[in-house]
Amino acid sequence: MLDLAVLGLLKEGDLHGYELNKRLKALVGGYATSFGALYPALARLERSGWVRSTAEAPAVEAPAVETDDDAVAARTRRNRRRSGRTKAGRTRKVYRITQEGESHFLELLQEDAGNERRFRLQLAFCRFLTPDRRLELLELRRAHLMSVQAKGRRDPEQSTDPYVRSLFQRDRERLEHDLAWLDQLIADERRNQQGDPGAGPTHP
Amino acid sequence: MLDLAVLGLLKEGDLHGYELNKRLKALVGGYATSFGALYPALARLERSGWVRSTAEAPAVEAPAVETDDDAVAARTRRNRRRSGRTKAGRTRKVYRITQEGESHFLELLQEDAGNERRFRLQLAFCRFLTPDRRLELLELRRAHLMSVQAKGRRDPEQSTDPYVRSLFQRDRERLEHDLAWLDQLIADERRNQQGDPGAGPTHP
DNA sequence: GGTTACATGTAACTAGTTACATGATTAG
DNA sequence: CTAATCATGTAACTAGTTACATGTAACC
Repeated sequence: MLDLAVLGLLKEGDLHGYELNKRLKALVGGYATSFGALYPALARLERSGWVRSTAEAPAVEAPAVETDDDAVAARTRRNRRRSGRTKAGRTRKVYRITQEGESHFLELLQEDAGNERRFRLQLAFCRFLTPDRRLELLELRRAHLMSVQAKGRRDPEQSTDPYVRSLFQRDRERLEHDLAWLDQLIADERRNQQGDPGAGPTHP
Repeated sequence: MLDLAVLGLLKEGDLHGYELNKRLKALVGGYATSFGALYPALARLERSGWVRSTAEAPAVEAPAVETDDDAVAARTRRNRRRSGRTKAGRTRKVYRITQEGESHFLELLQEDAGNERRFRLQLAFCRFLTPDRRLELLELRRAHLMSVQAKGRRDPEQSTDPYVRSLFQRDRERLEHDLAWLDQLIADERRNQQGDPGAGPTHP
């Protein structure tokens, strides 16, 4: 899972571990993201040849908006200027995605559809897919959710416990909401594929 | 996590692994439940003294409604009658929760509030808590969700990518829905604690 | 002068998945 | 006769968490 997230983030620009962790935190809703998972993952990605690291030299493409973080970074760059040390203490290792990493990323971006967390990441990076692949991803997810829904209808939970009933009621509502959301995304996708290519999903 | 689920299910009646797995599947929404996790868990629970197993002798309290499964079981019981063998091939190991298991269960039923999966199970078994403990559980979960919401408002995601934006929009909606649901549960809980003790949560 | 943020890593642990091995019984 | 269901288990793997170790530098 982390592989997908890391490669996706590196596709937008070179980054070091600490910064990756921050962006990861923002991206993955729900669970934690920890250095204890990230650093070993980066080492693994490098062994596999999907990323390459260099000490410092952060070729960070500055985003349009200068965030707090970028402001700090700029100040630091002024203050620095000696050796491979950074703003604070240790040397940073800046990671860059390789050619092989890019193709591996595109594979990861498509496989499956059943895994909630994976789908989240896939959607977050689906702009890197071709329009038809993207549509396929959404349709696959939709099919998965529909099958979950169908299964729920086949053998309905009929617990007598009010808390359990309430829980399952919420499940059904969440499922419906998710399906409606997906349908909207799919509809937007289809519209943009034919008519006006360039517009993104609608959001009221 | 499995510990909580297994102990909770065993509190309602003795069960063997295979049957536990089926009930688990119905209970945990979202993820899979596998024998590969369950059987080792049962072994661990037994080593810890929280459950005890006996070969066969299923003292299954028949539920009010005779399900397909119970019908099959009844038929089988008629057809059987020789040795510790069951309906199909292998001897079943029937698990029963112990006294120590019960108190351990009550501990598990309360700790934390941040873990989504755990909370799900806690709610599913919260009928075994005292009313005030139950209310505490709901309030803790609510506090957790509120803090997530607050954090989201402090540093709002402002991605330019429409898919990412849509994703975060769904996150916010889901959070709101969950909070409303929890508030309803809490309100019901309070009402029942004072006025009419015995009625469960309302569900429109 | 203490807290927070920066920065990288390891080790031990928690939690669940996939695939395999084995074998009986029953329904179609 | 064959596919599905019942039944228990192991091994290897995937994925993430918590706690620790280590040290700098900026902020108040």
